[in-house]
Amino acid sequence: MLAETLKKSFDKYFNAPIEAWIEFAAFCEPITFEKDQIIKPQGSTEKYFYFIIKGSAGLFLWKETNFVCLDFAFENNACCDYMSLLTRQPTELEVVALEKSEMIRISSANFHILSRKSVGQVIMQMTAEASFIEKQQQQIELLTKTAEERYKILQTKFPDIHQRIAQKHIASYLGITPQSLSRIRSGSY
Amino acid sequence: MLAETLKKSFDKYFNAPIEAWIEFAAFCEPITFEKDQIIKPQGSTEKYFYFIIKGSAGLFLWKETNFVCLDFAFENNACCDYMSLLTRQPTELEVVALEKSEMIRISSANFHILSRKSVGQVIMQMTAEASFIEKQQQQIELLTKTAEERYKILQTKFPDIHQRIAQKHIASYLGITPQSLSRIRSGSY
DNA sequence: TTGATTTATTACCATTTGGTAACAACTTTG
DNA sequence: CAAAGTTGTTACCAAATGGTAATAAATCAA
Repeated sequence: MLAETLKKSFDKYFNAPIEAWIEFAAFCEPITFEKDQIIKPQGSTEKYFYFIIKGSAGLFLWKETNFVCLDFAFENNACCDYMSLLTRQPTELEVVALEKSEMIRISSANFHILSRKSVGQVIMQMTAEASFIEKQQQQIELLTKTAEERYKILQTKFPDIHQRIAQKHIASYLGITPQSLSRIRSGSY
Repeated sequence: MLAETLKKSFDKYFNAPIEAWIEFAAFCEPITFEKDQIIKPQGSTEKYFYFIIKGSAGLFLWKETNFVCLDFAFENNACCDYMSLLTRQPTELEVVALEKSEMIRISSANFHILSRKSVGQVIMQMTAEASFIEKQQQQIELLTKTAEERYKILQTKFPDIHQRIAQKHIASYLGITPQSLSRIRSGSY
């Protein structure tokens, strides 16, 4: 049941009674995506906040002739073009399902309504803060670690990422070409 | 007067009556820093949230033998080790005044109290969201732009940065060495 | 002001990463 | 299953960036 899933996912961060989650769950609707399905196309404004029950997704940005991945999201994590959702403005970011996925989503309107409710407010504040911290960690890695170190950190964070996500996406997330990642993995240097 | 300065700085984002700002200002205290003064040393937990009235500051991280700059902050902007403030945990990040500066600060305890008050809550949520967006923009630049392009973007954002901030700090922010920035500026390539 | 220290510039070469291309491995689809 | 398309690997060379060092310029401090 959805309220229980939510409670279980968020209990490690803060406690809220199951009743609050039942109220919260009323704002959610389930949705499924096929592999490679575009959840939010570039140039559009984000209309939903997604929470992944099963599967994975990526946040992409076009760069010359290929896509760069800004973020991966897996089970029990949020996934959306958060920048667009917050600003209510269109962006060039694209959200894509990287596996067959089951998610729940909250419409943009409900997301902003929930921001003013007790449980919702805590979640929204927490989401904004956690997203910032996550982004700053990524910036720190890009500025202070080599591509090889960044790859190892990613592997530690998501041990099965290589079984689930195409190497070209991992490479773009690391800020290198697929060839370079191939060389790193083979231990050429 | 402080409440008026705050109101003026934040009015572009949302409206709040001057009374709310007077209440808010009661939580603030003024403080000054000399150039190169360490505001928050590495390994410590952030005890304050700062707002710059005059001057500038940088957020730094040690990398092998030099510092890398994660962020610059100037007049009318916040400045602190926000990650440490949010998590209440120590970090390796260091906050340094880059010019003689006048700031106001809010203690960590008051910062978290304010998060539950009406005006404070809006500011805190806004701060978290704006910080995330800013960080994601930086990540996008690091992943999709060349060092030269990133330098031009920075110049557009802070036209007088080169008059105010040491080039080595700008270089570290861009993710390159001071020598590389020197070459970019001279138009060697 | 002068000498000492720090910062910026330039040149040189080393290292890392990028891009093209050919091929191999894998995946998808009919 | 077989053909077509996509993805991953490797080799090669090109381009970008790093690191050392010598010098010049700027800043700081006595």
